[in-house]
Amino acid sequence: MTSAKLKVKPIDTQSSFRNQAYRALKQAITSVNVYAQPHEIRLDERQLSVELGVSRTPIREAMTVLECEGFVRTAPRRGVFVVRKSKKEIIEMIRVWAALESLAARLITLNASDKEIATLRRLFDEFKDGSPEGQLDEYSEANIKFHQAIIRLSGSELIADMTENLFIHVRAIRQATIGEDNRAQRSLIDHMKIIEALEQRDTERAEALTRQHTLDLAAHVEKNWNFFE
Amino acid sequence: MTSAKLKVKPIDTQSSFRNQAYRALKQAITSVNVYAQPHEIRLDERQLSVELGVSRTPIREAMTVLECEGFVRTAPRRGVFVVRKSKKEIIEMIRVWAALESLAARLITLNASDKEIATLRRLFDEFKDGSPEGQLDEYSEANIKFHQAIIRLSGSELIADMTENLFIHVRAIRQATIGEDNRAQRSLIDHMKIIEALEQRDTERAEALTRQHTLDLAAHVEKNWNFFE
DNA sequence: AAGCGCCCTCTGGTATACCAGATACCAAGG
DNA sequence: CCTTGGTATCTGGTATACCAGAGGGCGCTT
Repeated sequence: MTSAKLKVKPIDTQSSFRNQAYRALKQAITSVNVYAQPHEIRLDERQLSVELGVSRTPIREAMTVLECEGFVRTAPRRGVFVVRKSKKEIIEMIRVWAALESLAARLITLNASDKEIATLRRLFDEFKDGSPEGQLDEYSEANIKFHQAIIRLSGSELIADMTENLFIHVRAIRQATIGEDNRAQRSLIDHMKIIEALEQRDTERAEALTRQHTLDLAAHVEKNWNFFE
Repeated sequence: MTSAKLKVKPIDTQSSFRNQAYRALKQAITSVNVYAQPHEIRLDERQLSVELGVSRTPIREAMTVLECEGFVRTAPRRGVFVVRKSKKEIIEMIRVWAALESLAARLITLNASDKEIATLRRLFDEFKDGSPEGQLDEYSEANIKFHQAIIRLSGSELIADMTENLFIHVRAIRQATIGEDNRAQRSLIDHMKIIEALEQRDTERAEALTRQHTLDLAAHVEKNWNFFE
C-alpha cells in the first residue's frame, strides 16, 4: 500500500511558445488604440521573433490565429497589419452583440438560479442613490461587468466564445460613449428593467429589453460617431 | 493614346498552398459524417503533406485555422483529431443561429428592397400546391437555401461570417430532422409567415417569427435527438 | 529635369532538419 | 503469470535556410 498521495498540479502542456506568442500579441494589439495612429500598424515577424526570443514559426502560427479572429490582416510579401474596423463593421459588431446577449438573457430566465441573478443587482449597489454622472469611470466599469455577467450566466460556452472577440471592440465603444448625451443615466434605468425581467423570469421581456438596449447603442454610434471618417 | 483595355482577371495571390490545404481539409472534414465513425478521426500531418504534395508547414497553418474555427482539436504530441460536437453543443449552435438569423430578418425589413424579398417566395413556388411530404429532398434543399438567403439579404458581412461555420453543422441537423414528425409541413407554414412579415416590413414580427422557427428546431433536437449518446 | 528601368533589400511563404514528449511493445524480474 | 521499466518509434513543436515577389532608390537615357 502506498502512503498518502502527493498533491500535484498538472503541468500546463498547452503553454507552447505559439500560445504564449498568441497571448502576448493579442494583449499588445488590444492595448493600443489603433484608431489613434496615423498609419496602419505593421507587425514584423522577424523583429517579434527576436523580441520574444523564439523563432518565426510559433510567431507565424500565432499570427494565423489572430488573422482567423479578425485582428490582423496579412498582405502577401508586404506585411502583417493590425486591422482597423470601419464604422460600418463596428455597428455590425454591436448588433451581433445585441442578438447574442438577448439570447443569453433568454437562457438566464430559463436556467439560472435566483442567487445567480441576484449578483447582477449588486453590481449597481453603489449607484442606487443619485445619478451615475458624477462617477462615470466607476459606472463604465460596472456597465461592462454587467454585460459580461449576462453572457456568463447564460451558461452557454458558445455564446461566450463568439462574443469574446467582439467584446474587445464593443468594450471600447461602450467606454467612449458612456459620457455622451446623458447615456449613463438611461443605461442604468435600462439595466434595472432588464434585471427585473430576469428576476421575474419573463423570458420574452428580458430578451427584448436586452436586445433593444444594445441596439440603441448601435443606433447612437450610427448617428453620432464620426471618429473614423 | 492606348487602345481599349484588355479585360484581365487579377491573379489570385491568396491561393497559397496554405489556403489550398485549408480548403481541401475543410471540404474533407465536412463531407464525412464524423458521428458515424466508431473512433475519432485523426489527421496525420506528414501523410497529408505527401498526399497534397506540399511540406508540413502549410498543412500546419491550415490546421491552425481549422482549430481556431473549432473543426479540429490538437493534442500535443498525440495527434490532431476531428472534433465531434456533443448534443449540448449542437443545441447551442442552433440557438446562436436563431439569434443571428432573427437579427438578419430585422435588418432585411429595414434595408432590403422589395425585389430582394420577392426572391424568397420563389424558392417555394414548387410547393405552393399540396404538402411537401412527397418531395422531401427537394423541400430540404429549398429549406436550406431559404435560411442562407435570409443571412445573405441582411447585407451584414459579419453575420455571414459568424454563421458560415455554424451552417455546416446546422445544415446536417436540418436535413436529418426534416422528415420527422410532420416537420416539413409546419416548416413551410412558418416560412410563409416569415416572408409575409418581411414583405410587410414588420420588423418585430419578422424577427420574432424567425427566431422562434429555429428555436423550435433546437427544442425538437433537445427532445428527440439521441444519436450521440 | 523628367521618365524609365535595373537592382538591392525586405517581406511573407515554403521546405526541411531536429527536438522532446507520448505510446506501444518487449524483456527482465518478481 | 503479472508487473515494471526500458526503448524504439511516432507525434506535434520549433528552429532555420532558402525562395520569389513587392518596393524603393539610384543612375542612365532622352
